[in-house]
Amino acid sequence: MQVQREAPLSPGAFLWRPGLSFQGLAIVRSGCVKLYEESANGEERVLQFAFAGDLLGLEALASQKYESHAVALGEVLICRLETPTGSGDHAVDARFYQRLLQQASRILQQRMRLSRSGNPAVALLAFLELLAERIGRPVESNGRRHCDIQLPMSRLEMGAYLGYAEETVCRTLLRLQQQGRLQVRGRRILMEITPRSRAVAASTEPR
Amino acid sequence: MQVQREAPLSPGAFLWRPGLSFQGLAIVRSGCVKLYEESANGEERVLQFAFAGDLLGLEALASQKYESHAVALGEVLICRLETPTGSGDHAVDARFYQRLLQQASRILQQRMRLSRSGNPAVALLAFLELLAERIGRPVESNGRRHCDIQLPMSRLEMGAYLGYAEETVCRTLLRLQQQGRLQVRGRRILMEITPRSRAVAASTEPR
DNA sequence: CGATGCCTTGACCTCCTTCAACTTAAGTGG
DNA sequence: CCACTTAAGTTGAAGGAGGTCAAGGCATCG
Repeated sequence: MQVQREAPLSPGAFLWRPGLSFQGLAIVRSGCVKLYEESANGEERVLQFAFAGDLLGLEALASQKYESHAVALGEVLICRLETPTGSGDHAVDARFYQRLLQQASRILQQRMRLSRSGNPAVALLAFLELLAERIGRPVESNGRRHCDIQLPMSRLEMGAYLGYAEETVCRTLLRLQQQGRLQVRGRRILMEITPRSRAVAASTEPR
Repeated sequence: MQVQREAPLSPGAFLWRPGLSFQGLAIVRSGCVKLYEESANGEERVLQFAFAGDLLGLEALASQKYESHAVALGEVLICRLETPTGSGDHAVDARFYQRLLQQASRILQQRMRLSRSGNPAVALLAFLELLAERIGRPVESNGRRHCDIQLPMSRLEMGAYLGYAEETVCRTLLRLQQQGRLQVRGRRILMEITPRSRAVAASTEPR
């Protein structure tokens, strides 16, 4: 697959802004990229948090226009994918597209099940478990397996993503901690890794 | 593109159920297919309403397993796409994949912006405007351009899709009617086609 | 004609939003 | 090194939007 590295992005740097014409697909190598759009009243709605390995920009491929903001949270490394020109080896192109489709499928599957569950505690836990899988570091303490997550985003941003107010995120985190489901210290979160963390995969089983 | 027709599906017929292994991509020729999953407490969450022209099953391509229910609402015609075996002409395959990616991009773009807006009136209007584009019939009355929509789904299903209760959908429709934004007669809805209907495209403009 | 879904409407109550004040943490310059 | 500034996080109180429960209306279908 044709890949091209790029200079690292510093915190707050934009990959693209709405209206900019499509620049090709990219993949996050490290760090976190936030995709968001601004509603009429100036509030921001987070569409996606992209982490290492995530494909970026697929949603702009069809229209050839970006419709969202993409900003780096912290240091970010990305690499761009060179789209086949069609003049090259078709066999290679086919393999390239096939892998992209696989990625697209995975993204779509994730977005399908990602929607508001009515309960902020459930939504937040699901979100954190997803983060645990992506950026969590396993930690052994007291013979128990925990996961150490360093949040790259603020409470406000989590809320803007999940569809809740900043304060609700705060209070929900507090409640989850009081229930012993996790430990919060600022942007550092410790949570147990349950077999349920792979609940997404488990739900695949026939009933 | 390799296409194969299939016998029509009668109302309530299932295209697939969770756990079934992937059967290839399909395209809706006519009618409406509802994708949903059941939560632990037996409630249903609608993931997608697919209409004529919509690609079906992409989210199952990566895992080769369906994780949702797909059921026909009313009479439905579909055709299946034969995935390239890899043994054929690679140039043809590349074109095939390229078109699929375009579709994937469009789907993803739609799903990105389709998320809860906090306000059921806004969410419902956005949903109806999308339906108007897909299954609405333009009607001329009193010199004004209206759009006639025949809803294929119940209020409950609309709610399960948008994340609201059945009653909220009812009341919101009523309020929208009282505001003169649309006319409701059971599953028949009349609404004006505003240039705003393409608000999605409009938001592409640079600021 | 009763039965079954679907739709509608009302009343109540919970939970989340909003507003506001305060705390904490991280820079920044004297 | 410490005041000052600014952003992020936390906590409380009040109000309202939407969920839930319940009852009734209105179709279609046997």
